Amino acid sequence: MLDLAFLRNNLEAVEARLALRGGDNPLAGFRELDRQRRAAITEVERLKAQRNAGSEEIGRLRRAGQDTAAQQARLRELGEQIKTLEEAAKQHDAALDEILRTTPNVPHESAPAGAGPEQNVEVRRWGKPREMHFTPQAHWDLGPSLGILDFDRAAKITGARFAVYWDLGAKLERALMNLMLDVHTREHGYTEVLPPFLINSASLFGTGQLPKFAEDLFKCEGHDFWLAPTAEVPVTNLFRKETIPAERLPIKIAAFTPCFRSEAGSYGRDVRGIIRQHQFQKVELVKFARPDQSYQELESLTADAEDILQRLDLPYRTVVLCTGDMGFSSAKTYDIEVWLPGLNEFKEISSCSNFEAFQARRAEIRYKPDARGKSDFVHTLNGSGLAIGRAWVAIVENYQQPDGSVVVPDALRPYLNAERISAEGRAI
RNA sequence: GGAGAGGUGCUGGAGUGGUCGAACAGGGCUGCCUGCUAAGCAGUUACACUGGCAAAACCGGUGUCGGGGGUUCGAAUCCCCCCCUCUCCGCCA
Repeated sequence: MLDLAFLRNNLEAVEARLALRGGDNPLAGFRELDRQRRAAITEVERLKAQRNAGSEEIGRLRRAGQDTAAQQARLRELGEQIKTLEEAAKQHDAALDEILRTTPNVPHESAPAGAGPEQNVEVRRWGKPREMHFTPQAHWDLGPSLGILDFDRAAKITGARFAVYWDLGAKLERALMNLMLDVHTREHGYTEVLPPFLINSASLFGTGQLPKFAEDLFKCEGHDFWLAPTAEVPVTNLFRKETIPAERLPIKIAAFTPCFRSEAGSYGRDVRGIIRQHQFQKVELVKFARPDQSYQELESLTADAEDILQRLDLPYRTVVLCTGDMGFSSAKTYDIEVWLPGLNEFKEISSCSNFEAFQARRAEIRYKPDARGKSDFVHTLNGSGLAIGRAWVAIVENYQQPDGSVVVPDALRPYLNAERISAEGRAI
């Protein structure tokens, strides 16, 4: 959410930057609505002030033992008037609120202008895709043939876009989770958190998934509970409606959670394999930072995520998203894309964003710069560190051998207790 | 799921219809005092919206005592619905 006063004073500049995201101008009706709303508020408050003064007067007269029937009748009428005007004021208020709640964040000046993914800019590349003197298999062939990935039974027990992991497949998922959490908590200074996986509407509003993107989520019937689409939601909302002492910043949290997404509107995309599932696991990194430090925190957050790929010796590139490809709440986003030989392309495995005060304003997360100063909104950031399912794919595809076996990367061997997954799916 | 108790400001804790944004205590901040610390003294101490202004300071108004509705000239106080915490029972891992 953008700041109302800031919007009022910088409307044209904000509109110009939002235009870089593409689509219609979300602030088209702002100026007029704002004017109407303020006029309505002024009038209602004027009448309420009158009523309050009148009520006080009645209190005084009563105590003096005087009759107040006439005053009461007059104020009753005033009350009717207030009620009517208040209805109108509420409508203006709701209309303006609707604009505020559905207007995306303003892109940071360092985010490249562009209409879509083609205009994202590669900022660095790490590692070289292995030379394979055979035709690499995609994980959706290799996984089932190793007996570690099972789509048929997942379809039976649940439906499309779900998977069952067997034996070393399940263990590989768990090994990745442990490696990521260990590295981030022991070496990168993050605090581990295990949050609820069901979250309420207020939390989803705080991070920006609601009200606009309800169709991407799963809702629990009969409850104000939703399946978390990412740990970003519960973890960022940990500090909702709180004021954090400045000396505690930056707060850095790593959280493992499953993530649930309806993937509405992505029917044709990534239909094979486990690239795009309704449920996947992720280790998420979340930061709360002072505004003047948030962009350097974004750089280190991205580096922390990249470090996992380096330890797994998986080639990747990092791109900065252009204004037309960024998410609703983000001011600047880096995507990390891992090389997948089976698909023969780089595929997003992490998305690291600085939301500046956009989420903090929605979720009312403040900090106090010092004991005397006024509190201000923190900046929130988050990034996948990493998406575990896609890391699983990257390992199986990048480390596959001509004989159909998969070599286990050094960093995972202590976790998996194996050096290789044989073509028959056994630990060696 | 059933029964009961409770949710007030940074904290503890008063307050059952009238000048309550809220007594009192503690904490914080500012100043005085003090060689320093402690003690003491005085003042101050929420947030949002809104008007005066283009803005800041400042002054005023409106709203906020878990959330939402209602009664009333007037609600922290009365009524209704919901949420949360605690205790007991049931159920369950």
